[in-house]
Amino acid sequence: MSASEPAHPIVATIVVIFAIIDGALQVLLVRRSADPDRGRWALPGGRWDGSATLDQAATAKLVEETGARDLYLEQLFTASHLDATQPGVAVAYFALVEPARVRLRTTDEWVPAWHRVDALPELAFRNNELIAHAVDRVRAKLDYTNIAYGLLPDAFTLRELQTTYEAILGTPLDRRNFRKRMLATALIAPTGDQRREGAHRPALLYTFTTREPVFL
Amino acid sequence: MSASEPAHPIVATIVVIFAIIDGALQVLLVRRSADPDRGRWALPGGRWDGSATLDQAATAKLVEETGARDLYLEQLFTASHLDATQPGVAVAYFALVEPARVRLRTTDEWVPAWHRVDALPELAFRNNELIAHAVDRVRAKLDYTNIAYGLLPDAFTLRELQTTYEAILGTPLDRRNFRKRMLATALIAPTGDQRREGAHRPALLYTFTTREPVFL
DNA sequence: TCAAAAGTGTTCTATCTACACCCATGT
DNA sequence: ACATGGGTGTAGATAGAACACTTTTGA
Repeated sequence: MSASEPAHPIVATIVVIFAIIDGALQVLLVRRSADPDRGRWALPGGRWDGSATLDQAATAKLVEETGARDLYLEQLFTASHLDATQPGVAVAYFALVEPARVRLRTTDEWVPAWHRVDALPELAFRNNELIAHAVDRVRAKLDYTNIAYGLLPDAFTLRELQTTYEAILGTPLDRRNFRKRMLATALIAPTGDQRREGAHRPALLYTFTTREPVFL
Repeated sequence: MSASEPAHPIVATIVVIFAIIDGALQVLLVRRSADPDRGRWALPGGRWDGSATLDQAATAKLVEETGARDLYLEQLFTASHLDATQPGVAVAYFALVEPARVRLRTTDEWVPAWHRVDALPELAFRNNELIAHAVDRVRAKLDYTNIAYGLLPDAFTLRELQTTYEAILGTPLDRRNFRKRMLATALIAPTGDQRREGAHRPALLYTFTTREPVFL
């Protein structure tokens, strides 16, 4: 830990962006445009230049990739030496986004794409572990927070909420118990509207009572 | 996030070192030996030079301050711009140590000292918030992990374990329920020995079945 | 024999789990 | 009228909370 000569490691931010697409939890990946591992799928990220806070830098990266604002973003952890070719730290975040509000970049040479977390290719650096870590965190927080608001539109049916939970947890849930538990939390409230979509009884629409993180 | 000129922010590690002393949760502080805030109490830490992983650097800092090895250490989070005078990130860790195994530095100009977390002075940078965050994390993990092993000697009585929990949580616990819950987890096991210390029935001694982190 | 902490069980309550039927709608 | 998903309640099991007395020891 001697500072005989000043240390100038690289600082980078990385964002694990999750969305529920086709009923499955998916993560946004880009192809690397530089060595090492050029052309390989990896998590979006970039160097941090110190001009803004880390949270702001991660938010900017998220907006750059998705065009969406006001989404859920949380710091995950910080890893060192992800890139073995030079010393540095990578501050990883994860985000939960609603796919309807997302417009992916298409102008680039390497177009970003969604990948199911249960069928990922081999990624650059140690990104596979990092995503697994992020999935664990989201699963755990689903139980005692309202972070699912990041994944859903303003109004949604209880069925949609349940499908979201099931996609993240990877297990089916009992419909009546799920409904009871959700309504008991007071995290969601009926909007008063319904949605008709098919030859069956219309579903009541609900909304999150707050779009700020709440712990139970 | 353009890298037109290379960014070289400073990377530092900070360690929040906890111990139970005099029945209270206390944290190890040092007096800053450099500006800004020279002479003010602050958390121990130092610049990271990239020669080892962050975990190794934090472990080294912990050993430097306490002389103790094989203790519980976990990454907390990473903050940017703690020091307003220059861009940089600080990777914060927290550690749980057993006071009996600790030998504080005494050679230095600024001697480190323990401070109760419920009566802290105003610290340099944003260290007060950081400690509050660390306390929250420890409290939460106490419920579903065995991290208390970091705070206790190899053999301990159930009363000592309970006192440790109460010091961290800040609330009294029912003795019989606490005992039942602890023994039900199988995280601890009786050593077979007893400890006599006073005009009353001797207490059975217990030990943690493992000194690796376990989640319930 | 007394004081002081260790050790032990049961009852009550709240929470979670499992499970089956009626309702509103479109075709 | 029928097929489809939406909506509801109850009984049993499990886990947590409250609570008082007996045991072992040193003085």
